[in-house]
This record gives sequence, C-alpha cells and structure tokens, in this order.
Amino acid sequence: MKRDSRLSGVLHVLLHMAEIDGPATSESLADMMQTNPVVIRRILAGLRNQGLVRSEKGHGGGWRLAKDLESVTLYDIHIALGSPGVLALGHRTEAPGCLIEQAVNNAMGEAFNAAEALLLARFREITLASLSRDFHQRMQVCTGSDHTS
Amino acid sequence: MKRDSRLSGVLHVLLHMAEIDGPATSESLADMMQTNPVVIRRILAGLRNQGLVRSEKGHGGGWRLAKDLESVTLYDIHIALGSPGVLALGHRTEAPGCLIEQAVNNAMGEAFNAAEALLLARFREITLASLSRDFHQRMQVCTGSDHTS
DNA sequence: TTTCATGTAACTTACAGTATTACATGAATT
DNA sequence: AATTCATGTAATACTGTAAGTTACATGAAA
Repeated sequence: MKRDSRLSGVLHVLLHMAEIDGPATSESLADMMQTNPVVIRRILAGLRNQGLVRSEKGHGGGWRLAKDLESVTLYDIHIALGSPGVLALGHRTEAPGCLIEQAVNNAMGEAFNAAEALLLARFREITLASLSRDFHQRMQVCTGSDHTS
Repeated sequence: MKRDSRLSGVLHVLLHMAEIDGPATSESLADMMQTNPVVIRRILAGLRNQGLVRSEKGHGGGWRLAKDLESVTLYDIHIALGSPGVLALGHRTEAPGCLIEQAVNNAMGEAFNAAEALLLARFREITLASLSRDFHQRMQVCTGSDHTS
C-alpha cells in the first residue's frame, strides 16, 4: 500500500522554517525536500487556512511560521492536511446488507477505531517544539553536521 | 487514501464457507462477494499456502476450510495475505541524512509502531469462531433474513 | 472425451498521492 | 512604469497498488 507522506514532509518543512531567520521561499524549501515548489505551496496553503503559517508575495516574500512551536501539535497539522485516513486497511463494503459482513465490519471496526484513536492521541502529545528540541540534541551529538538537508 | 479491503473480503468469504456444507467454488463465492472468481482464487491461494484452506480441482471441487474456526485469528489471515502495511501514513524518506527528518521520523515512528502493535494485538484476539458466533446472533435477532449475501 | 473447477500469467481499470507545466496575481525593486 | 520575484492555482502527467478481466493451461470426475 502506498503511503501518504504529507505529514512527514510538512513537518520537515516547518522545522526547517523554524531554523531560518526570515521568510523561506517555496523554491528553497523544495530544494531541501528534493521536490517541486508547487507541491510545497499546495501543502502549506492548507496550513495557512488553519493559521499555522503565513505567506507573502513578491520581493522578500515567502513562508513564515505563524504560531509558537510549543502550541502546534502533530494533530493540528494532521487536521490542516484534511484529516486523511490513517489506516491502510478498510471495509470491503461500508454499509453491507449481508449479516456476515456486518459481523466482520463490526469486529474489524472496533480494532480500527482503537488503533486510530491511539495514533491521534500520540499526535496530540507531540509538539513542533519537542521535535525541534530532539533535532538540536542530534545536532549536538553530531557536531559540525550539516542540517540543511 | 485508498484502502486495502482484502482482509475484510477474505473474512466474508471464509465465514460463508463455514456456513456451507461441502466445497464452495470460486465462482459461487465471487457471486456472494459481487466480484470476480479470479480475485477469489488469488486471495485464497495465499491462505492455502498457510494451511488455512484447501482446494480441489474438477467435478465436485472447490474450496474448504482446513482449520477449526476457533484456531484461526484475524492476525493469521493478515499474515497469510502477506502482512500488508496497516498504516496509510508513512515517512517521506526511510533513512534520511537530514537530522531534522531523523527527528521527525523517530517521533512519528514511535506513534506508528504503537498504533500498529495495538491493531495487530486486537487481530490476534479475534477468531473466526467469534465472528461466526456474532453472525449467528445477528441471524437470531433478524429472523428470516437472508444471509447468503 | 467432455465437463467442471482450479492455477496463473497478462492485461486493464480505478484511484490517490506526487510531480510538472503554465500562467495569473501582487508586491518590492529599479 | 517596467522589471523582478514570489505566491496562487488550474491543468496535466506520472506512479504505485488494489481490483477487475481475459485467456488459456492443468487436472480430476462424470
């Protein structure tokens, strides 16, 4: 199953932005991410609607964080990305008439809900600040390392 | 994100097989599932390799359960399907050089592992027998209902 | 020998994330 | 005012995977 890596990607972008003084252009962020500027804009546009980042056009323009690192959790970003489904497994038929399938959906659904709830609960506990702290710790261990990608 | 419904589908098939006296052809199962016989064969072939079902060719041939309903869990079937990934979310880069991405992967990875472990633990607790019992209970409530699809 | 059913390769379809191109919009520089 | 830089966004193509389909080979029972 192909996986959705937008959350992973946008976290990478946001933390790079946190390390930069001043705005970052979608082109420079795309270089770091080894992807296309339009992909960056598309993803960050969603975050802007949730007030997580700001953008400015023209000379000296680009993207900035709009909130304190402490106040943003992975869950907030997940929501800003449109709350994509977190599970790769699903029901064959969502509202089956077959009683067998109803029993199957019911049992699997409980397991799915528990796993999804756990994952989202974990996401709520992880802030951008905690990721940034972890990054700076890795920098200290690996002295002289280049962090710009 | 498109979801993998093979586990859901195969459970449906296996429980129908449990209700049938004698072998079931892939064509009859495909009718119940409103899908193609080849899809059924493809999925059941994996289960046969794990000893969960048996197949016979020719007249009077078809598919049979090879194990007791009590002894087969959703986890066993999940494995027989090739242990597909259960999460729709993933890392952008699996082994990043960037320290920021390493911090991101580490934090997200822990949450992913916890959620996946919980889901698989739940799967280990659900047997075909428990699903069958749930089905027969639904039959009793819904008297006269047709369960063949 | 015919019929029935599995076994399997090859191909097509459907879908969503990702990537790319092209051009419009708007702000700062000159 | 013209140029340059950067975002905004539509349109399109690429990619990987589950699912569906076609075609034919294999083997067992009638």
